[in-house]
Amino acid sequence: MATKWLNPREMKAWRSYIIASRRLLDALDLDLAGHDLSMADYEVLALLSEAPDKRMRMTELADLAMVSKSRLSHRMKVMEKIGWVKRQACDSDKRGSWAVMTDKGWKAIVKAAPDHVASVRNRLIDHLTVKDQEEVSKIFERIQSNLRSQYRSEESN
Amino acid sequence: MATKWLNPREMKAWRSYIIASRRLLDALDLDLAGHDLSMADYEVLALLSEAPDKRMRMTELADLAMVSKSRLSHRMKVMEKIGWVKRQACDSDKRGSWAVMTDKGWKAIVKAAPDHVASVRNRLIDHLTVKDQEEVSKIFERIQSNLRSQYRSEESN
DNA sequence: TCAAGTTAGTTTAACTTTCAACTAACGCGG
DNA sequence: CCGCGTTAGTTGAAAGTTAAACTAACTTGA
Repeated sequence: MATKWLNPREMKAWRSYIIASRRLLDALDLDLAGHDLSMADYEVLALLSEAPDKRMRMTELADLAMVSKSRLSHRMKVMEKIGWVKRQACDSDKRGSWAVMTDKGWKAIVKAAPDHVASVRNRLIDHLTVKDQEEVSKIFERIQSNLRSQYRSEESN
Repeated sequence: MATKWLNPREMKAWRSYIIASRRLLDALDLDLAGHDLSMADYEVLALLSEAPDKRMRMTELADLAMVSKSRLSHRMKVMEKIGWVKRQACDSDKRGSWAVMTDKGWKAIVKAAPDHVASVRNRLIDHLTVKDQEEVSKIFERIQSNLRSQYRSEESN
């Protein structure tokens, strides 16, 4: 099929989105670096901090944090060395293991969270009107739901 | 200062945006993988393909592609081995070098571009109304311009 | 009950990115 | 015209990520 190129309006939307997003994510990561955290590690710790008993099975954690199991495994090794998390054998499934947040990990996330939220505010949220916020939610939820259905239909080939 | 946490509306906007974006970028990268390209490498080739004489100075290319000079240098080595680009000494500045797109590189980008555009359409643009597109441009241009001024004021400390 | 397939998680190696150090050339002020 | 701070770009090592192979344990169905 003949390529349908982007018209100027579409191109502008795409470019503003992609460029601002790259810069935004860089800025957020840079802000977190002061706490020796990346966004991905922050997300892992945040998820653990909210989980019952501050622990979660590796696979579930990987899914929620949207990282591969391999990557999570590697990061856990690093964060274990730092002392933020530890691993615990799982009784009900001998293959499994629990990722458990330590006290030190809890302190680290409690310390980082306010700065991170402030960073998300300063860099993004505070520049959006209420209407913008609603529009953003609507648009990106739509995108996500389309990605999910595309994923399912591509999966089944 | 007391942390001002995100209210539910703000949280929803932030989460939809960040999650959809992560998935979107993953999907776009996966689509490009069929051409043995990442988004970053695609961007480099696309920039070169549009430059006068299909060549550009390393530093300018790095800036426009939004990657570090070191990273560009490493990627160029890889793409040079593949045969998509080559490097040329710069006469006017003996320290400098030109990144030059080869014929093979041109063919590669010409082949990949329609698929990539289709991918951006299928995954994002076609799910946005005209009004959405305008809203997205407006919002992300605003974000970007704020990031720039924040960057400037942080720089000067 | 057990063989076959699946799932949980880790590991290794290859590859990519970052960080800091480095070389060489530029250009300005004196 | 020279010394010195800056700029262009590369490099090597360390850190991070991915992909594939692997172990061990679970599950299912005959």
